Amino acid sequence: MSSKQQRQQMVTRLIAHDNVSSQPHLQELLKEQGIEATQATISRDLEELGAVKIRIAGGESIYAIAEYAPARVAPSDQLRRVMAEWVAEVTSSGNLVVVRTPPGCAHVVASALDRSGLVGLLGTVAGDDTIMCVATEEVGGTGLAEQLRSLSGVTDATGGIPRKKGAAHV
Amino acid sequence: MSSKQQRQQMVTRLIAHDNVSSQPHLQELLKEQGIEATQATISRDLEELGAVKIRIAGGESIYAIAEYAPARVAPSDQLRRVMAEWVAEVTSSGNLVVVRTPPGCAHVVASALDRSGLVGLLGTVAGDDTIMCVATEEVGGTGLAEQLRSLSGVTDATGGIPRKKGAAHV
DNA sequence: TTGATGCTTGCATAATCATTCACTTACCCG
DNA sequence: CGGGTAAGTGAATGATTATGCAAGCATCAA
Repeated sequence: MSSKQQRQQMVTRLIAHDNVSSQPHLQELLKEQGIEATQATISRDLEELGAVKIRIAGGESIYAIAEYAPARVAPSDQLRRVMAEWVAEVTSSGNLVVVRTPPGCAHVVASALDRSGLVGLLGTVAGDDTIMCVATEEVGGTGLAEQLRSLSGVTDATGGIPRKKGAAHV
Repeated sequence: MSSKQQRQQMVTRLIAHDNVSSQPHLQELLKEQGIEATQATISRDLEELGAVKIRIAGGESIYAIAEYAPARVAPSDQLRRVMAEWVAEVTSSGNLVVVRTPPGCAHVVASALDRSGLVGLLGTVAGDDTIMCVATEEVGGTGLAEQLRSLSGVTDATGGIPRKKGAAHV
């Protein structure tokens, strides 16, 4: 059945481009592309694709694909994977680094960090969606933050206040 | 109705801590916390909180709070109310601010702080009756502490007993 | 007070989504 | 071949979530 692959690919594309609000809606869009399927099949496709419904402005909610590239998994580096998946923001102040995650996920990331033996990281404390990391004096908060950002793939963002990368004291 | 605020706080906490799989499930958890509501009300709460259902390993899907700052419901007014109600003491040291609350209330306040998008506040970690807040280098612990005191209504001289700024334990 | 207005909620129900069951097809192995 | 197995699908149905509506309650102005 190559049509399943094809259909799911089209589902992904439709979700990415349009604001798909429901499965019947998606069914319709698929039909316009010459692909017919029942709502049941679409439900299964969405599950396999890891699609979720997110809320957008105005109370509407549309579908979106959760993670985009399942391809670039560094094999031996579980930390990188965890970081990439769960870390939303990395900021630093003094010799502390604050890592933000989705609610309830902090301990997962903190655990991974603790076990990583990252140089420059003395220890972590995890709350609900926030991790405080204590950096060594040698590396400093800024240096550690850069390491963590690199691991997680997030860009520098300090609450709207511009901050030069790596410009601070070490 | 202050119970709505309270309920939504609890919803946020429950979602963050447990794997809430459905609205009836959440209804049950709320009841254990002494909060009763119907599925309809919970549905509305989840919409207002921006909660979404995400898929996790094993085909399960659970609720999670979606985004961060944008379009959040009750910004500073709600924060001020929560702070006024539960914050007992605010002290700072370096770029850290320690907020004391009645036992068991720290999470509620920290959650409100986290979602407030307060300038100068990088993140929080909540224990049982203590919250540690990390201030940006620009604002600093003293500045943030002043903001928090202003929000909560407590004075620098907590409980009538003068207390030097930055004298707190860390 | 009285009436208007707006917010919150529960009830009933509609809308949406997931799953069970039965069927078909393709493939592998004896 | 023929049987067995696994994947994929649709129809029907069960489970879950959203919503229209009306009631209850607070606020405000006259």
